[in-house]
Amino acid sequence: MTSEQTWLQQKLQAVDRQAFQNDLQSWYMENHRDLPWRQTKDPYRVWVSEIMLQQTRVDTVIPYYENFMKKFPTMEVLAEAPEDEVLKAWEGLGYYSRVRNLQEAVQEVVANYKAEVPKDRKVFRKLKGVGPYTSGAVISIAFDQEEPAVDGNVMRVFSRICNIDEDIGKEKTKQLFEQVQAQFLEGAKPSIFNQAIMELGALICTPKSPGCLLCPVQNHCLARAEGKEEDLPVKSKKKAPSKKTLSVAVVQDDAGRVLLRKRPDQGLLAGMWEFPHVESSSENLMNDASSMLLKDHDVSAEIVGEIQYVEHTFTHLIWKMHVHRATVREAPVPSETEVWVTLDEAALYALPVSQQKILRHLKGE
DNA sequence: GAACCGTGGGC
DNA sequence: TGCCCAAGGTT
Repeated sequence: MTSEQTWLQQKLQAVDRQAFQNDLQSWYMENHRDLPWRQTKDPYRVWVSEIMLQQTRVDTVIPYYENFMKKFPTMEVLAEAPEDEVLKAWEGLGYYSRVRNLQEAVQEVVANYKAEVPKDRKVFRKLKGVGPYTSGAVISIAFDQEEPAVDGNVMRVFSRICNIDEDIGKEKTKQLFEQVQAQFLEGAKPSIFNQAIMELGALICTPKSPGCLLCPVQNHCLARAEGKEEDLPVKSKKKAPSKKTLSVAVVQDDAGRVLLRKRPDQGLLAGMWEFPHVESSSENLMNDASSMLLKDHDVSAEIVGEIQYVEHTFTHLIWKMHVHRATVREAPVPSETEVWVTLDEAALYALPVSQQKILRHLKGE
């Protein structure tokens, strides 16, 4: 046995896992929220909910989930749907590759697995967008298999219960917590237990000001016993986002229509629509917008001036957008990645929030 | 392993 | 205001 395993065994021996299971699962049965995706064990629905919930709050997800399941009630429907329609249903949720990966994965399930979600975790794990957490979550929740599913909640709860101060930002630490959760799962009801840990993390064992006095497992918590619950989990700080100055062009033709373009299908905001823009130094905004329009869109436009300044912050990036109005007499014939649309029609395209800010400003003028 | 990939809420 | 945070995955 390695020293690391010995260390882990000592941590685990300090907690009565049997009693922990009973207390946690009983609490969950009495107190869990009645969320839309908990009204079913349909693995497709559980899958969709898990993808939506990645790095996203429950309250944000609920309306998206309801709408998405109405539009794409089965894997067959989602597999056949146009990608633009799928992206539109995700508009505003962020991390858009999630839904493009989901559709691709569903298409594979329909084509190669008789439209049935694989019950083998390792098989399911191979699908696009299905990682270590999502594979364990769907398999344990929908099929009631004893599989760990380590997310932020699980690491927070178990770091406190077992008094573990490893940095939860490290990959190695996530694997450590998979072992911890696997130990706690033995003899449990996997679907109930895994959801209960996450529910506890969401409602009681919160990042700040945890509600220890209401906690059903407070008597099992090593961090609580030492008054260290506020100091765990340990998480290293993220680096500050970098900044980009963008020159944006709202080009309007004589008919009042504006030019939108589709972003490439890789990278930031992949497949979403936007007003044409180019990275620019703050001194050459007008010139840079003008030459971008000519080079990328064959548009010879007169830039009138700046009509709006917007900042938009992503996780790792800040866009400082200088928005200019430009006019053309006659719009050129658009390519596949370009459209000329009225401001009302623009709302039918999947636009990231940064572009919605611009559109709203234009409509308000 | 570290960087990339969105957004909105809470303090 | 600025920062942290939220049921992660891919490259």
